[in-house]
Amino acid sequence: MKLHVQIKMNEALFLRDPESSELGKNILKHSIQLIHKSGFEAFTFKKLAEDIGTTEAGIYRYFENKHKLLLYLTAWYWGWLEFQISFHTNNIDDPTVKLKRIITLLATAVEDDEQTNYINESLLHQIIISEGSKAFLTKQVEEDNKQHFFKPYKDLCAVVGNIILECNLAYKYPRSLASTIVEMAHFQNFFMNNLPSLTDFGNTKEESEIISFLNDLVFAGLNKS
Amino acid sequence: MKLHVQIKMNEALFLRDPESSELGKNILKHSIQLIHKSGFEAFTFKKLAEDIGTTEAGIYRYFENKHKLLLYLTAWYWGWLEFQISFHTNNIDDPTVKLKRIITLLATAVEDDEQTNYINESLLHQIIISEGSKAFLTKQVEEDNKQHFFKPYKDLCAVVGNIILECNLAYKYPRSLASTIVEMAHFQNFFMNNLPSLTDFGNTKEESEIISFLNDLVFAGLNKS
DNA sequence: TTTTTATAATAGTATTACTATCATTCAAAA
DNA sequence: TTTTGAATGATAGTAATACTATTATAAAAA
Repeated sequence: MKLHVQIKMNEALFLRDPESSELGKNILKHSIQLIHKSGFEAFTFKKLAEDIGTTEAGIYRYFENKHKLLLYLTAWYWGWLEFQISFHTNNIDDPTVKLKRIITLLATAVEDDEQTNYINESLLHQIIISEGSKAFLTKQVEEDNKQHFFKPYKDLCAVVGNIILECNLAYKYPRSLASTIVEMAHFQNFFMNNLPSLTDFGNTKEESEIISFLNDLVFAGLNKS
Repeated sequence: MKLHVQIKMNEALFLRDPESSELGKNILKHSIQLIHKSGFEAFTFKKLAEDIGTTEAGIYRYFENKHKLLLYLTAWYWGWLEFQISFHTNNIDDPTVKLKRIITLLATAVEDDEQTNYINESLLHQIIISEGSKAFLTKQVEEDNKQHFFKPYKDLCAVVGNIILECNLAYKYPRSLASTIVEMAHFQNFFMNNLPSLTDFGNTKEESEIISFLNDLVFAGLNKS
C-alpha cells in the first residue's frame, strides 16, 4: 500500500487548482525545473509556457503572477516537510531524540519521493534554500501573511518550538530558536556551497557537519538555562 | 574634531564612483529612500531618476543595474558596520564582553550618523534587514563572490568568528556561529515585525529581547563545549 | 582658449508582465 | 442527441522595465 500524501493548499494561492489538471501539474513540474536552473529572477511565465508547450495566457489562468507561484511552491514544501517530520518522528517519545531527528531532516537533502511525480522534492528543496526567503522578504509580507500564505512555514516552526519546550520547559526562546534552526539549516547549506568562508564546512561540504553544528548550538542552549 | 569615515569601496561595483559627484551622492541618497519605501522589487532606475530630477541614462552611467547598486549598498553597510564595531570595541580586552558588545551593535537599530549626509544609516540598516539577503541569493553569487563583492560581509563575519574563538579556543564552529549571529540579528528583527509568531518577541517588539536571545544562544554554546 | 568631462534631453529596442478576445475541443448534463 | 460549459490554444495588444545610443550643452581642467 502506497499512502498518497495530498498537501492541502490555501486556495487563495492560485486561480485554478494546479493539481486538478495535466496543464496545472506541468506548470508545477516545469516551474520547479526552470527556477532551479535559472533562478527566480530570470524565471518568467513566457519561458515556462515555452518549456511546457503552452502559452503565457495559459499559465496566467492558474497563477496570478510568479510571486504567487513561489508562495505556492514554498507553502507546498513546508507542508510536505511537516508531514515528513511527523511521519519520521511519530513513534519517538524522547523530545531530545525527536528534535535531533528533526534537525537531521531539515538539513538533509531530500531525495525525490516518487509519490508526486509532478513535484521533484529534491529540486524543490534546493529552490527553498536559494529562493525561499524571497517569499516573505517583500513589501507585501503583511498582506500575504493576512491571507495565511505562510501558515505551513509557521506551523512547522510551531511544531519545532513545542518540541524545544518539551526538552526544557524553562527555556525562554522556543519560537526564536525554532525559526533559527529552520533558517540556519538552509542558510548554512547555501553558505557552505556558495560562500564557504562563512561556515566551518567549506572543505568537506558535508551536510552532516551542518547537523552537528545545529545540534551543538541547540542542545548547549537548552541544557544550560 | 570630526573624523570622517570613508568606506573604501570595490571599484568593480560601479561604473563611475558615486561618492565623487553630487549626482552620484544623490543616487545613493535617493535609492536608499526609494528602496526603503517601496522595496527592491518595485524599485527602478526610472523612478529613481524622476525622484532625483535626472534621467534614467544618468543613473546608468554610475551603476550597471540595480543589482550592482544593491551590492554597493550592502557592501557599504557591512564596511561601515565593521568600522562601528572596531570603534566601539576598541578598548575592550575581554573577548566575552567584546562579543556581547558586537551582538548589541548588530541587533540595535542604528541612528543616522550625520557623518555622511548622503547615506541615511538608519534606513540603510532597515534595507539590509529586508533586502540584504537578495544580494547573494542569486544565480550569480559565484561570479559576484569572485569579484569580492561580499568581502565586507565576509570580513565582518571573520572578525566575529575570531572573537568567538578567543572566547573558547576549543569551539568547533566559529565561522558558522558568526554567520548565524549576523543573520539572526537581522532575521529575528524581520520576523518580530512581520511574522511575529516566529519569534518570542511579538508582543513587545523590543530589540533588547533579540539581544538577550542571541547572547543566551551564543554563550550557552561556547561555555558548554 | 581649447579640450575634456559630466550631465541633460531625447529616442529607441527588447523583454517583461500582464489583459483581452475568439476559436476549438471534449466531456458532462439536459 | 443536443446543448452547454469548462479548459485550452492561438493570437494580439498594452504599459512598464531594463537597458543602449546619440547629440547638445555646460562647467571645469589644461
